Amino acid sequence: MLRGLNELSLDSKGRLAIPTRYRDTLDRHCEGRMVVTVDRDRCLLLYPLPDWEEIERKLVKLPSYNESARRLQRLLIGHATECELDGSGRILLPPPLREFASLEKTVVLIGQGNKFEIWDAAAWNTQRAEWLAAGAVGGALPPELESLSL
Amino acid sequence: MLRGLNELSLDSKGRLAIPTRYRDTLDRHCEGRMVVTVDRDRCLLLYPLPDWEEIERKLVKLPSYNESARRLQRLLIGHATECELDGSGRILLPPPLREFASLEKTVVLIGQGNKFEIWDAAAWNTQRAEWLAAGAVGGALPPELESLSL
DNA sequence: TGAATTTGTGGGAAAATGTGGATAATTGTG
DNA sequence: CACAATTATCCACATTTTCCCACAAATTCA
Repeated sequence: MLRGLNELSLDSKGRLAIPTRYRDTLDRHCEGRMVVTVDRDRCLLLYPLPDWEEIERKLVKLPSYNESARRLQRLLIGHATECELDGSGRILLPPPLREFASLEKTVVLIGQGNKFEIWDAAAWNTQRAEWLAAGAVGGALPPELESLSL
Repeated sequence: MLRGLNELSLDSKGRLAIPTRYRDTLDRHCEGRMVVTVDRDRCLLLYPLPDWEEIERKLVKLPSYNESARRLQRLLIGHATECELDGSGRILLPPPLREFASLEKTVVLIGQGNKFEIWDAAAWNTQRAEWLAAGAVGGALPPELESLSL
């Protein structure tokens, strides 16, 4: 299970060093083979290859003449790029994706269960502040949440 | 069951010494393996690993395209960091989390049943004063509370 | 009251990690 | 086909982090 927040910096070549504590897990799970793609919230998603493939299978089965389905396919599958950890545990983020998420120097890598999210550090902080301020307002809670006890 | 309030201080490296009276319980329950994450109220939550995993299982099952669910996942799972008690019964709080909760020198560790909360001491005192002043006003009570007898 | 054990605090050394540069390979172009 | 430019792999150094040990303080028991 991938969790936790890591503040990292891209090196001069646009590479991202994955923190050591995840490497064993990733090596065992997917031999360092990952897929990056984009998210609606202007961040990147980083999946271990097998997890991505499962999602991809679900996506291609969606009805072709549904607008939102089509949109999702174009965003997710359309930007998905395979990339491998190099000898030093780094991945090279494709320039178009780097640009999409406005990644400059400092980024945050956030574990989200089966995947990571990659945010520009400043963007992440802004977003998080909004979420905290918003509280539970601004959206009906799904029933699973109503009864959630932490 | 974790209870009680403890005023503690972080050492120069950001480590927090867990009071002795909890150590046996924690050792037996989770061999000192804990998870820290954040809370909407700008404090940290400290779970024994197995308890955290249960919550995490619930969280990852929530629908991906529900705003509030997504927010919760990002905050809770996104900040969750595993950390182990060292030989002296201390845990190292990750700098980003320390910063999140504005933990300086003096903090309070508060038992909350299945978890601890960690507050900056000053912030805690302010909050508590507000709660006391506010009383039960300012919010409809959920049905479980209406019928609660203390 | 004194001594012994337990607890809290801090520092230091070894190991692991992050960062950058240099060289080798590959691809595209003239 | 050769050359140039870009991309990938590798290696070395500096820094950070982690682990462990030693001392100081406090508490307990005789």
